[in-house]
Amino acid sequence: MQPVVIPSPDGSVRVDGRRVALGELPSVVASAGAAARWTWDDTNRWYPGLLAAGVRVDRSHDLRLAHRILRGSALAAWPGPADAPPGPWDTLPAASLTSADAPAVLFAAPGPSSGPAEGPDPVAELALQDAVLAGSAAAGRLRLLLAAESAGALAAVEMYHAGLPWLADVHDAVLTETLGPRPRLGERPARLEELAHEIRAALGAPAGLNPDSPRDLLRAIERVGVGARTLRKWELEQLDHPVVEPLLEYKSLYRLLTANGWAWLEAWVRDGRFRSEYVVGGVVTGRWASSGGGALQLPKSVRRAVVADPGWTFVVADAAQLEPRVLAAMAGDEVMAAAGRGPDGRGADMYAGIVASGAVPTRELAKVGMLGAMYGGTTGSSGQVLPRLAKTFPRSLAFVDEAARAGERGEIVTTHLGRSSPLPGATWHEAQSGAYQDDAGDDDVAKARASARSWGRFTRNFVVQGTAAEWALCWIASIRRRLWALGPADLPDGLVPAPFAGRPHLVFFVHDEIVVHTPAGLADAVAAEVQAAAAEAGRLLFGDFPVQFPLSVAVARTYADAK
DNA sequence: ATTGAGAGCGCG
DNA sequence: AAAGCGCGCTCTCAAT
Repeated sequence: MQPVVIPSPDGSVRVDGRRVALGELPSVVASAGAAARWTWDDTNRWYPGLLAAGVRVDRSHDLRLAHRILRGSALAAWPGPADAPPGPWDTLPAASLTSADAPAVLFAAPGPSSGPAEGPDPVAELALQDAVLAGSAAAGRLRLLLAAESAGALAAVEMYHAGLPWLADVHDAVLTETLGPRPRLGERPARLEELAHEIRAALGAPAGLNPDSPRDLLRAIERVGVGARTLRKWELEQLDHPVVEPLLEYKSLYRLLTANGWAWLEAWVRDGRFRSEYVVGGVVTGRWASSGGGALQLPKSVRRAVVADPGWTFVVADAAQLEPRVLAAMAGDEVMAAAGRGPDGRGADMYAGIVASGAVPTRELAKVGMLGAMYGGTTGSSGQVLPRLAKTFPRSLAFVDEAARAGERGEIVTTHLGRSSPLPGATWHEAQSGAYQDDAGDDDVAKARASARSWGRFTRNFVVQGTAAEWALCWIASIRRRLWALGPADLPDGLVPAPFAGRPHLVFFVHDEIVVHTPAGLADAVAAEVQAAAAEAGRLLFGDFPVQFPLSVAVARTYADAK
């Protein structure tokens, strides 16, 4: 059963040929049961209102997200010329969860003006997508990718709906401990003021020197001959000068103040929850991005404020060395997969396994070497161990090298499930052709090589990062289904909104890590399901290939304690 | 006053 | 140009 939600100009919707008033949609969806796959233009447009009405959707097909994948995929033959101008489905912007016409109020006050605007025809688009899939030799992988992407879209809206539990007073205490009490508007917190004095003293600078002004600060540093040419942390760290220590601390605290200080707290935390919008597929590789509040960059120092509700706890899980494991599986590299299984065959620290394989002497070298292989590093210790890794794991290294070469030629690369990279842009091609002009100089040739290499590093990383994102999508899709199946615990009414009241639910996701907020009594069951979901994701992507995806799992009442 | 580039740093 | 990927955000400073 695949009902399609079609917006009407009069503000109602049509579902399977039936006219449904907007306010009736939640009950229509609820009565359809879990077997239905709800198909619509944009999950962000419809799902928040359903959740607000307490209705969860089990499966969906997000036409906008699916279109973007299929249109770009080398595994799908989209009809029409490749350079056809973008159609409505190519340009459809995702509905914002935070805009003034936020869908949370969509069903509260339906009316001609508040109803959804008409869009391109979802029924025709679904038929087109079905035809494209039917004509693809890799239909199975693509269907899995579209299902996972759509499930991710559901999970993203659900996490926004539930919010990340956040205690503002704990956050305030963290800030006060490290920065001093909250200053008046426009004033510097006490600890930063102290450090500013120390910086000026170390530089023999006048009291007017403002450490927030990069230009003035750099000038003062040059005058004293500290030796730094920029103000970057890594460069300052190399230097031996009295200004380095207070300056580094100043920068660190200043960062906390400006990015996650009191202003952030007031802007993004309300009623005990932090809400940031996840942008599914917001990164070229298929990773999620976020919008508002910087959810994917939450510094470790403020994670103490992430505290479970009374009677609840967190299950925090992250996939260990996800990207190299994904690479081993994509490349069919049995040797590297074995290094990830460890001596007992039950999932090891993969970098320790690489050391045990004899390729490199230390774990640190295994790590920087693999990162270099996946990012395209050539220098330093990373570059030095690459030949050793290539000898021990030829299949994996050849796989990423081939992706890099394709990128250098200006070609597309594709993830395991079928998400393809974009083509390089006009400036890239101009740089390439510049090297072949009659009057091309060494500069032009060097520039062309540099941009080719740079795009090669992008495509090299794309196949790994993108496939890792696919594993994570399958993981999260499996988790949300399994958590729902666990059912509710018997708990007094709390802050968790319907439909998740009393039920374990996802509250946070960062690339290879998830946080589940769960009634404390269900924590062990949740941990087991999260483990089972990781194994399921591995099977979905790679079948019987003997790659393992071990997790580190922790149960803790605050996020900070989970590490 | 608003806009945009660049620098820098947080996360994975 | 921090060797080597992907982001979001906030700041300064200069241009509009």
